[in-house]
Parts: sequence; C-alpha cells; structure tokens
Amino acid sequence: MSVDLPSLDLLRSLSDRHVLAAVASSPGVTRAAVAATTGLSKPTVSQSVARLLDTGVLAEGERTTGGRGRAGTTLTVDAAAGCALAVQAGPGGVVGELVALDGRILATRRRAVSVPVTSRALGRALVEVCRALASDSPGPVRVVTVSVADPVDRRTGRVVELPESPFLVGELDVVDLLEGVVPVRPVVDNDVSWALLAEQARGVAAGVDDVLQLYLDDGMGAAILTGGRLLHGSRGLAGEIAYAQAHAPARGSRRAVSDTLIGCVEALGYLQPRGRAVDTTRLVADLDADRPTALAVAEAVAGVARAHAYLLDPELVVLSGGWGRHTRIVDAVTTTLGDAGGVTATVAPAEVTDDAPLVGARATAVDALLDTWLVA
Amino acid sequence: MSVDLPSLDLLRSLSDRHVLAAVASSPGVTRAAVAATTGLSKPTVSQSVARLLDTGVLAEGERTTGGRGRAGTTLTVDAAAGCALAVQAGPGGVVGELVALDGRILATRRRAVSVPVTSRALGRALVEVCRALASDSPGPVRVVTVSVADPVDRRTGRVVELPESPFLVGELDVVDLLEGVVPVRPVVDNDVSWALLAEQARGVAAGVDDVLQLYLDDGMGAAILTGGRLLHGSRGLAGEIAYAQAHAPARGSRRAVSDTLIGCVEALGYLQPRGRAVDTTRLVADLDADRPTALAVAEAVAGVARAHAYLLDPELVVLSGGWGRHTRIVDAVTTTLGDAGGVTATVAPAEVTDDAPLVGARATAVDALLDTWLVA
DNA sequence: AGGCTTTAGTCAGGAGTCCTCACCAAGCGG
DNA sequence: CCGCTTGGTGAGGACTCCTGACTAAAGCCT
Repeated sequence: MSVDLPSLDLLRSLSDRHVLAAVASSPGVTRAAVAATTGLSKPTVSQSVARLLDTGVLAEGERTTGGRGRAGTTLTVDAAAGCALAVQAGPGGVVGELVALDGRILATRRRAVSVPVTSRALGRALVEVCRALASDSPGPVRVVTVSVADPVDRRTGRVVELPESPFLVGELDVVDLLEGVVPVRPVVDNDVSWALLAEQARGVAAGVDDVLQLYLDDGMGAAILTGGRLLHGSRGLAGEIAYAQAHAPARGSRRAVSDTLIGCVEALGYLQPRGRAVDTTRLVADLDADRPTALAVAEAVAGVARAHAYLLDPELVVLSGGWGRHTRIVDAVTTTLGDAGGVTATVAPAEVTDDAPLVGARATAVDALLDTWLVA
Repeated sequence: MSVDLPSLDLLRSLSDRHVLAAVASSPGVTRAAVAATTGLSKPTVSQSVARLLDTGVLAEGERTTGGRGRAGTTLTVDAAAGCALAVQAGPGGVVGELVALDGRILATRRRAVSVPVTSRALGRALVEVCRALASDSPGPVRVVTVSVADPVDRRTGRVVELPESPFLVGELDVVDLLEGVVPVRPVVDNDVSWALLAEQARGVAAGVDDVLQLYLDDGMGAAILTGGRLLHGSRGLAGEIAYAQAHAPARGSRRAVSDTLIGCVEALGYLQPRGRAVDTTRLVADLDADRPTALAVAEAVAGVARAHAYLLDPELVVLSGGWGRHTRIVDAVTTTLGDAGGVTATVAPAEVTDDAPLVGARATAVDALLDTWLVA
C-alpha cells in the first residue's frame, strides 16, 4: 500500500539511484564502501540495498577476505534483472552489444550487409542482430539504443529522406521493425550524435560542455553539445551540414564555387558516381598528395566550421570520420578558426575511432537502464 | 539549529518554491487556493507559508469578503524583501525597470545617449539608471539582469570586440561598472537572447522548445532555443551570424557575391558609412520599393536561415528586428525553407516588438529572484 | 435573529525518509 | 587469547509530507 507521496518517492529513488550507480560503477563493493563514496549514512545505504535486493537489481556475493577488519558482503549488479541493447547500423553493416547495468558487455553480434546497402537488407540485419542478442540476455531487455548512419527522426524512429541522402535508399522505420523483436521502444538517433557522446564519455571532449563535432566520411554530419546536453532539434534531425553554404575554388576553372558544402564536394569531383556519398578513399589519397582540389574541400569545410563556430561559440571543435581526421582538414580548420577574430575554440581530431557511435549508444543505454529502476 | 540534511532541505525548498511561485503568479491568493493550485495539502502550505512569512518574502493582507464561506487571509509578495533590476542598453540609450517578485514593475527609468554612442557614455547612463532604480527600491536589490546590444561574454560581463562590431566603440565591462552600484553580480547577455526569451514568454514562441530567432536591425544576430533552454555557448557569445557564409547577386554586376552575410550587405550597399552597422531605414525603404539590391539581401538572409535550419532543426524560425520583420524578408525565408527538403520549420515575424530584450530580461530577473529564496 | 451551509485554517496522528549514536559480528595481528 | 579494525544493524530523534477531524468565520435562508 504505497501511498502517493511523489516528493518522498523522489527522495527515496534519489538515494536508490546513488547506491545503484555506486555499485554499478565499481562492482564488488560493500555497503560501507557505498556509504563512503555516496556520502549517505550506513543505515540509509543498508535500507536502500535491502530495497534493491528485493527488486532483484542487486545481488549479494561472497565475503571479501582482503583487508584488516571484518570481511564485508560484496554487492554486484544482477544482469538477470535486466539488460540493454546498443546497436549500430551503418554502411558497414550492423553491430550490436548486450550490456549489463554496470557496463559489462555480455555479448556482441556483427552482421555485414552487401553493397549497395538497401534499407530492406539493413532492416533485416538489424532485426537479426537484436533477436540474437535478446535471446542471449540472462534477463529481460529493458532498454534499446540504436545508431543509424542517416538522418533520423528520433520521435518516430524513422529515417528521414533528405534531398540528398548519403547512403541509404528506401525507407527504414526502426521502431516498427523492432516492434515484436524487443519488448521496449528503441531510442534511435543518428551516428554523429552518438559519436559525440562517445567522445564526451572517453575521448577528447571529456569534461567539455560546449562542443561542435563534424563527422566527415561517406556522409557528412555534425553534432552539437551545448551546456553538457546534446542538441537534438525539434525532430532530432539537427546536425545536417551538407546544405551549409560554402565556398571553394572549382576544379579547372578560375571562378569560385559557391554552393552548399555537398555542392562544393561534387563540383570538386569527390562524390561517388552513384548516390550522394563522398568518395572517401580518393579524397584521402588526394589530401595525402596535397592536390589543390582536395585542399579546396578542406577550405570549404573550414569555412563551414568557422560559420558554425561563430553561431554556436563552442569550446572545442572535434573533427571525426574517415577524412575529417586527416591532418590537412584539421590544419585548415585550425588555421581558419585561428584567423577568425573572436573565436577561441580549440580544434582536435576525434580520439574514439572504432565504432564510436556504438560506444556512445552503449553509454546512454547504461544510463537509461539505470533510470528504469527508479521509476518502478 | 537546522541540521545538515541536504535532501530534506531540498524537499522543503521544493515546497516553498511552489508556494512562492503560486503567490507570485497570482497575488492575493489564500492558503487554501495555493493548496488547490499546487496540489500540496493545506497543512503543508500553511507550514510553508509560515516559513516564508518568517523570512519576510510573503506578507499577509486583509481578508477577502467576496465568496460564500469564511474569508481567507490573502497572501502577497512583499517587495521590501527584495527586488530585481532589468536593464537594457543599446544604441537608443538605456532603459531599466525595478521589478518585484510577482512581476510588478515598480519603477522605470530611461536615459538617452547621444550618437555616436561611445562605450563611455553608455556606461555612464547604465550606472545612473541602475543607481536611480536601486534608490527607488523598497528593499535590497537581489538580482540584476542586463541586456547589451553587442556580443558579450556572459561569464565576465565584458563586451567582446568582434572584428566588425555593429555599433559600439571602445570596451565596456558591465560587471566592473556596476561593482559598487549594485550589491550583486549582474547577469549580462546580448539583446537577441533576451528577445528570444521574451518571445517565448509572451510571443509567438510560447510553448515551443526549439526556436531559431534572427534579429536583423542595425546589428545582426541570432538566438537559439533548444529543448526549452537558451543556447549560450562556452562564453555566451553564441548567435553570431554576421560571419555566416552567404550568397547574393552584387549591385551593378552580374557576378554573384559570395561572402559573409555582413559582406553581402556591404557589397549591396546597405552598410552605414561609419561603423559596421546596417542602414536600416534605407534598407526598409528599398524593401518597400522592391528594389533588386534589397531583395538580394533578403535572399542572402534566407540562405543563412536555411543553412541554420538544417543545422539546428528548429520547430519555429522567428524573424525580428527593424528590417527582419519586413514582409519581403519573411516571405523570402518562408519560401526558401519551404523549398528545402526535410525542413519543416514554420516561419513567423516576432510579436514582442517594444523593448523585447527588456521583457526577456524582466522575466529572467523574476525567475532568478525567486531562486534567491530557496538557497538561503 | 438564529441556524445551516460553505470555506479557511489549524491540530493531531500516521507514514516515510534521513541522520547520529551505539551495539554486535567477524576478521587480523600481536 | 586479547585488542584493534572494519562491516552491518538497531534504536531513537528530527524532519517532511499526508489524511482526517476540528475550530473559525462569513454568507444565505427561514
């Protein structure tokens, strides 16, 4: 007969949350250690732990025999109480992880998709990976986060067809696809946003609250962290930079090209023949060779970075993606921002490079999984 | 002897805050009415009111004789317990208001500044207005918000000299100027941000969480609301659009101008001879007359709006300022955004036109004034 | 005028949370 | 074996919120 005391409930759940977070962040701690790290009193921690043991989130382990005094009973997160799925879908295929509340990765599944990538094949791979991971789970799946390498409406979970979509053809509705596969509504966002969260969690953006990250690969996108929070926009589509206005000298002509960023890339000859994707390998090669057309692309990117740095006043500009991390790009952006009066942002290449979106999706999944326990 | 119970304190202050907000929003309410609107129980409200009466924030009034049953004792915010100052400094001079916790304007002071505006004269006017308002105040001044019509670092309160500052010459340090004049550190921000808050409080942006507002007047700027919060950037300088890349057909030539927005305005001949300010009156006249150069400015603005709409995915784009609200500008932006695939933002002219920054600064001042009571 | 109805505000008791202090339990070292 | 150190639990106090009952006061009706 729990009475409806919203404020007291809030208070209790606040304590529980602290305790749970402490155990999750360092499994095997004792009640006393939790009390020390959280600042709560020992009795309060005991009380909270009792509640959490009752719900099944926590499990008691063996006693430790290491220290001086009495051995304490260790506390661990019980994966059987609920897990989360973090999945990344992109041109390279689908990768997914089954993660526990304490961040442990319990299982990983990969599934390649043959090019050209169709939304049908990608959707099938997504479903298969999720189904496999869900069956691996020792407990119910309570959170699913999905990274999609295309603009996606995070309210509906549908991939949005912008005029010049980078790699996908056809429509993809992640929420609809995973309807019966997974018991919860997935949180869907585009890969650049997740990559920025990864960079914040364990990369160059750690501890920085205002970040502009440019992702330059087959597709081009941006993610914005402002006041420590991701900027999503009304539909979660924020970060589109392909249509940002840009200037660049055109190839074989003396006239300047003035167009959108993707228009410049096309005019300079770096779009793949089919589709609207950037020819990353050739662009990287030309950047390595200091070819003028490639350097013109760098200038165009730098101009976009400058305009956006003026608009957003970030503390840090992160360059990521297959050709975004190239020295020539980083140098061009650094120089342009340095010449711009009033802009003080530092420029740095991304540090998290392997499956960065997956890392970000995982971090968010664990956070959300933690949250599922204080509502109930 | 209040014990150090952070969480319980938080709880109590949460109740107090609700009660105080209820009284502030509708002065003259009774305890019972507060209980009804806040959802708290009558005894809890009485307890909270007792605390607030004790600190002096609230005052008891006469009994009401309107209704059916027993007349309740009315509650009012006591202005003598603390007031706030909202001040707007711009090319037109300085305007300031003394506001009470319930939003009542207790006094207004204006002071014109002769052109050309120097930072010295503006600073003097600012100090005089603040000093006069502070002496008008029935109680201590606890919050000061200042709107400055120039880029300003909200951490330091200093006006930042960007390469092409719109109207001010010389440096201006608001925090330093008001050091002895006012007993608290002022919250300083640029006028566009405050104007957006005004638009959110009582204008076209009411209830919308993701807004891009362009302010086009003597100076040009933008403000961004994302997730219901203002985007400030690392130094509070976010919103600079003068250096956004833009395209426009040049005057008297067939070649397109490709430059920053302010560069386009200059190339089209709408910059004032002295300084880097836009010649608003002439631009408005030419927009009225449908002159090609003026319409070219509209196109340049529309291009910038489109690029930023793609980047930020706002739900609403607000156009404000002396020439920003012009039909030709609104039409151009509406058309351009309508043609852009994937952008669904609606476009609307600003509704709060008279001293919009002051309105926003006032709203924030009242909020902050409310906050000063729950910390203590 | 007096009683009834309605509303305002307070008092008392119960539930729930947190804290401090004290106590018991269990290891390790001398 | 005894003392020291550390882990965990009770008891009591303080504080908050709530519900329900009670008093106070004003208007309406007979």
